[in-house]
Amino acid sequence: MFQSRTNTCGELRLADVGKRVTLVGWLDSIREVSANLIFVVLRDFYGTTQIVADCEEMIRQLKEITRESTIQVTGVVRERSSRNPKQDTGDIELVPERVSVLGRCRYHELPFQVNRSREADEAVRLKYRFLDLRNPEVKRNMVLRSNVVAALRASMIEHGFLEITTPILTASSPEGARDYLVPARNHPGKFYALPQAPQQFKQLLMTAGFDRYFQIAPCFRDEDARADRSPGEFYQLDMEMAFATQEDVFAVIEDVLPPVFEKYGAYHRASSAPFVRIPYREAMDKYGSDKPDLRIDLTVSDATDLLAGCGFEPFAEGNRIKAVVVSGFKETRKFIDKVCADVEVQAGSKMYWFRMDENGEFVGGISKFLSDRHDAVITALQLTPGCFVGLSAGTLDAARKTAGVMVKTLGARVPGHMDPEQYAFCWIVDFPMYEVGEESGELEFCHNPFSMPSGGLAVLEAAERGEVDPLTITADQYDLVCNGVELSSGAVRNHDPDIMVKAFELVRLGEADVKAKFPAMYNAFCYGAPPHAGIAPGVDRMVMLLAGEESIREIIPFPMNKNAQDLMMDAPSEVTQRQLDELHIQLHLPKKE
RNA sequence: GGCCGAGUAGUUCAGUUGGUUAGAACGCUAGCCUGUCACGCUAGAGGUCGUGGGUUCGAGCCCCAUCUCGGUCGCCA
Repeated sequence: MFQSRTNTCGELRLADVGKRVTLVGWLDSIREVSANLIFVVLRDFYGTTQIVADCEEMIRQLKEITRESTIQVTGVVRERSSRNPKQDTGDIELVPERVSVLGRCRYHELPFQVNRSREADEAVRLKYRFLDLRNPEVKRNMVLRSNVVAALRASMIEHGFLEITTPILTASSPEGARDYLVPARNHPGKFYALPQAPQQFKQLLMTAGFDRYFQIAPCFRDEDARADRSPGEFYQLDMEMAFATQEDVFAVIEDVLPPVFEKYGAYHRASSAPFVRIPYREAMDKYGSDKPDLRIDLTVSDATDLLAGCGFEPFAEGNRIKAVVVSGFKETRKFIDKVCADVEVQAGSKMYWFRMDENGEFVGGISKFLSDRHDAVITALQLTPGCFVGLSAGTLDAARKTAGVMVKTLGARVPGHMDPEQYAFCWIVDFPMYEVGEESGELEFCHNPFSMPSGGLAVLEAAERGEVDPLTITADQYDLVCNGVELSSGAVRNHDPDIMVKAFELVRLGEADVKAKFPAMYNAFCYGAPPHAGIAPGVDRMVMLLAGEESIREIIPFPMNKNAQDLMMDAPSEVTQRQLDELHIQLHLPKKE
């Protein structure tokens, strides 16, 4: 019954006219032009081909087939009497001799129209993802993803990296996000954990003598989702280099990523090596963010001394005030209100504003509070007529964060302050090693304890003696940022057990804690470890940037929803009592109200 | 867990101060149409207005509760 196709639906051209061919695919649509003439569009992975029927029997057969059924059509290719330049196969059509249904679609009405599935409710799309993916626009992102991963892999191999897979079932890690746990049947009461990243394994590979490692690595973290963060699982281009410095890692990434971004991205322009390096503290002051969007020319100024005590209540003593100046501002009051509302939602605190009109007067917003310092404000913020000034106030963190959101929002919406069609990379460097914990009030690791403190053992010992403020110690740790999106964190690792212990001692921990938390790594490092460094850019976020999508779910073949459910597979789901018994698990469920 | 937004036909949406039989487009069904390609024309079917309660002579609309989805904050070494 079923015979192999001779061609795909995207393949036939004028040169094929006269050939007898067999095509297979999905019945995309039927156009009934008259009782004696109908056109059927056949769609497969590769494209679409028009089938024309002008005899009674064939029309009857085709009209009986429901949309989205799979069919096989054998017939002769002929030139169309009216061509369609918008279609790759628009010069030809297939005159069918035999049609058979391979897989009948049982429904006349689908959950959504396949060619318009992106407009449908997302929960419905995810439940019927197999239909959603038939939409060429949706499918295209999966093809892009495959191409990008293949290009990254090829480039890494070309750079001398060895792809090595690491365990999925491993040990729970005491640091970082929540783990996904897997009960161990043969070890009652014990659990495997899915890796949050192959961090420790890749460092062990370095210790084992592998010089350059990489992996398109699945990572699992039980944390809540965001538009750009899939819950549960995601992929990283994980890499690590032995006997390497920060600059060695930068050089590889600066060589690998731009060509891929230029070839596969929606914008065919990417930063070239070397990417701009911005110290963390400078980024926070200048852009209000540790992931600045360098396509935007706006920056943040501190206006605390300038505006404190002006009488506007949020600018009261003790609050920090940040300002973002936008020149050439011609937008309406409605526009400003919308920006303020959107900034407040994203930043969690309010945005204030005023403008300088063409006569040099301050108007709108909080301008009436500024009359006593008109000239000083102009001088300090370097205002010119037509400037808009966005303001934020609060704790340093809150004011800075709000200002950062203002930069991105105003930059994206006010014409002339952003050159959007490019990929602007930068490195954020010199992250602080320690911070004072908000809850504990005591010194804590700022990021992860694997990173090498800049200055090594000496600086830690100086801090211990009180000669150096531990808050000024930075780590050889870096973030890769592109267009305001954090693509990756990386670091020169701390490969010296003495420095590890000392780093822990500063936060009131010690050798026993290092050994308890990272037994394999600590042990391995005692047998001669190379200095090493690495990074792990997020594959999903890179593809998202390249595809120009706003939602991470658009570039994942089978995404979970915001609540980490797979609506198509119905996961997570209950299991049988027998399964629980085998695993020695007793449920203790919260009471339902 | 907090905050914001959404939930009306298979789908996307409209629905005025609370007032007759809840509309449109696409899709679906039937008919017409010999070159369509977002085909066109005519007709038809299709609704627990997320759910429950309340206010009212009367609720898609107002109030309360609740569920679901999305965004965001917390969280994400």
